[in-house]
Amino acid sequence: MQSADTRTRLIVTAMQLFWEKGYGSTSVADVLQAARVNSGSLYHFFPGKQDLLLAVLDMYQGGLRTMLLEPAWRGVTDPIERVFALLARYRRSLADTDCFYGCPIGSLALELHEPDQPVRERLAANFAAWTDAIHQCLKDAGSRLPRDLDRRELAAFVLTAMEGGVMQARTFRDIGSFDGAVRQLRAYFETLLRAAPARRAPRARTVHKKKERP
Amino acid sequence: MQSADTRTRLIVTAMQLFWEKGYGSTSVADVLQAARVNSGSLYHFFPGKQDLLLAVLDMYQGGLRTMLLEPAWRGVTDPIERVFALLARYRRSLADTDCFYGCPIGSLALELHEPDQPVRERLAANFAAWTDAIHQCLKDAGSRLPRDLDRRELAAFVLTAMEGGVMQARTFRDIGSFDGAVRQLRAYFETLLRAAPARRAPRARTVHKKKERP
DNA sequence: GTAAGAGTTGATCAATCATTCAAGTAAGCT
DNA sequence: AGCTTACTTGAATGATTGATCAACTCTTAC
Repeated sequence: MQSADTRTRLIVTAMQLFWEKGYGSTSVADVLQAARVNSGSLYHFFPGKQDLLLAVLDMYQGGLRTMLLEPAWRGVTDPIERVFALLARYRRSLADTDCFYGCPIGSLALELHEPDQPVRERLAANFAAWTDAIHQCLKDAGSRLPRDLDRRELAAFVLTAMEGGVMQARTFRDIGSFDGAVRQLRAYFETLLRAAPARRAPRARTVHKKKERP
Repeated sequence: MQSADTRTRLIVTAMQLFWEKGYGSTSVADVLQAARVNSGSLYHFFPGKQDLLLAVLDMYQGGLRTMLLEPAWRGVTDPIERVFALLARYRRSLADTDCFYGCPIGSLALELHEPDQPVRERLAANFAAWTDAIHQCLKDAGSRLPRDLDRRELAAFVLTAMEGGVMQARTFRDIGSFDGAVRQLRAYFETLLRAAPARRAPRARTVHKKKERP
């Protein structure tokens, strides 16, 4: 009984192929061949292709912390720097693939034009979980950021900048497009950090001066 | 001889369908039916489906000024406000369709994972033309923006914010996601506008008092 | 008037698509 | 041992895909 093995192999394979070729351009046969599984087995575990996508999206969300955040934040404790450390991870993904692959969730979100409810729900859940992580960083930044700043909205804006930057980097095949977006976001953050009320706590005085060199 | 008519009808129809359903999910038969054209006619004008896409992308770029910029900027002369007037137009497109349709170029850019050179070239050209228009606005803003600001990069960042905002609005089916992105971008712009008058000392930008009101 | 060419028609093609299913194997339980 | 359930096998299905083609109808040129 290697059921779990087969099921997982299908999901992982589909995850890879959906990332590389997109959902629509990945045929079930592609997945079957790459995973060395017969069609009957796939349809034993999943009612159809779309349910395989659901499992992939669930796996993305389930692995957000361990596969994305923790590696990105290893050795980075400053909450603001964590925001940019996460972006740096996406940069590496782009750089490592000649700007071919960006954010799989974003790609799927724009590829699927009329997604069924469960698919859209999971795409949204992935975005929400990502944004929540950034939101936590911004909350952890405490009074270094303006008190009346809408931190949830800013967190969503970080996602916005990342996705938009990935899109352009891919289209122009130029990592500089992504770097430019991050640089602008950083400039925005610096104005926010600068605008935060001067602290009496000496801790807040140790605001790092950042020298950009992407 | 209604050749020009048929050809144009094919392109316009394909433009609409690619927007609604995406390129991959739009079959040639879909286009033929919607345009009331027979398959032979299509292949008389276009070598294949992809060449129809190329024509669509060319029409987008050709119509950028007349179909997008001029309507968006009617009655708006302030260069900075023009930036946000353009974003407001995308907002309407989202609002009018219950957040279904966003930017067709962005959708295609993320849908086509391994686009052939001519396709990618045209996607990039569309982005570049869009960014150029914003870049012109930023140049027109003259000294209202900091002298040492990289205006091209900021122009690209406007596109970044738009595309990322559209993506989230579509995924969450919530126009508020788009509005939030625009609001953050606006806040960034305001700090830039506020920072500009510091003419003499470009390095020591003196930000006085910051009152948040996004 | 007629030859040429541009445009149209729609049946037809092979390929690929997601999916089905009857038959088979293997492991666990009693 | 026999029964059950879980999983695998892989050929087959019907629908849909993008594309082809010979025959046809106009329009224009001479």
